[in-house]
Amino acid sequence: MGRGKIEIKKIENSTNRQVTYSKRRNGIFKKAHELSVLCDAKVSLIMLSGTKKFHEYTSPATTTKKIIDQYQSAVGVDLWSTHFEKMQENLRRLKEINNKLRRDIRQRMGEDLDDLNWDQMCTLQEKIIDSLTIIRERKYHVIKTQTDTYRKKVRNLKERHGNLLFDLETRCEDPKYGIVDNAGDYNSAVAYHLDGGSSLYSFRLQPRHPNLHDLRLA
Amino acid sequence: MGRGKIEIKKIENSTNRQVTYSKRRNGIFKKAHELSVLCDAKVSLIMLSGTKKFHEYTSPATTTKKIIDQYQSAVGVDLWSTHFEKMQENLRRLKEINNKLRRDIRQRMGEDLDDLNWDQMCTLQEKIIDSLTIIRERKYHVIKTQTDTYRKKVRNLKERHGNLLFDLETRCEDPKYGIVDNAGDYNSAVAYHLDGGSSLYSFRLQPRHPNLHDLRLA
DNA sequence: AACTATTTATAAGA
DNA sequence: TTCTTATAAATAGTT
Repeated sequence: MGRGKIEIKKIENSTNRQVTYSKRRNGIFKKAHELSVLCDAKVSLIMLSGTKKFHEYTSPATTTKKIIDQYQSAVGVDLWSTHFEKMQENLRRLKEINNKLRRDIRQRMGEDLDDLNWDQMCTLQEKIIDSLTIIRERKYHVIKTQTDTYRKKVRNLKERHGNLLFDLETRCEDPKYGIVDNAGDYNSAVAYHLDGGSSLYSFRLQPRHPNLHDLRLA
Repeated sequence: MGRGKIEIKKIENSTNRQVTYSKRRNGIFKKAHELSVLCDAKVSLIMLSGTKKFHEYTSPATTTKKIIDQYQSAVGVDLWSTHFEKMQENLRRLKEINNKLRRDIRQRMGEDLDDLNWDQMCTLQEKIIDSLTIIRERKYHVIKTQTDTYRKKVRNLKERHGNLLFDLETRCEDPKYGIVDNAGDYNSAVAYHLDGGSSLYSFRLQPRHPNLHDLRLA
């Protein structure tokens, strides 16, 4: 269609070829678009010129990628296969491992036992008993450690208490402070503290729970 | 180009639309091919009709995939990225689940207990004890079932044995067969069997393990 | 699927 | 590249 008929074979004149490429490319794009609209079709048209320039057309309201995705799912050819085979293999392997792990857990929880024969069941039981032993030992260890810690704290507090009592007695006998009734009310103790005395106050403020504060820190 | 000019908008008549699709599709394919040849270009043309049928054209000596590969490397659009990302997300999720499962198992085996506090440890212990209970019950069930089965078999065999003894005695006293020594050797029994007698032979062939055969079938 | 009047695309030239 | 235009090609409507 033109001034003269042309043979369909590579145009040798490079310039001419480029011109024809440009003209016909637009023609095809136009036709592709018309087809999209007229017939409600999806078209993906990718062109790569001899000079390695790309041009593409895609029907409105879609993308090249979408069309290619649909294309491969419809035709059943996995265009991405080389890109994703490894990943898929990975995925498959992980899923398998996952299932094995799940099964193991289920069996350890007492499910799915139908698949096990007698020996396997005995092995499973032994494994679980072993686990239980370990956990019991662990609990024992933890509680022992904690108990020891508390014991130390108590011993420490008793010691401090003793020291304070001793301190108090000593000071009561010290003429520098005058004689204070050892059975005096709290006010006197407060007053004493406010005078810049020892740390007796804070300790005796709650005389019935001498170790509560420290225990809470444990 | 035709008997009349048409507006470029969706053809409402469905038949008409299909016909036009078919005609124009061929037209575009032809033009795509001509472009490939005339201008030494690579073309990938994918069409999806409104009725979800696919058609494609690819320039000679290449493939859709090759063109798409070139296309994305030239244009810089990674058509695979979303695929890739989805898969990686999948992979990541599976790995995570996997790790959780492994951790669960390890804890059920008594490892990795440092991460657990007292309550969690107690819970774990209870869970494992529950599992153990289930497994013990299961084992009990299995052994009970099997024992019952064996008991039945033994009872059955005893009965058959008794019947056979009775049968034998009866026949020995039956004049039709003549008098046979009840304590006779095996040969006489064999002879008896070969004469077309009862199934006594197969049973008495191994008189000390009367039930062995059947037990093996259990 | 074929026909054909007409429209459209485009080869060659400017 | 773009415009022009003679002509080839495509195709809408019809059979």
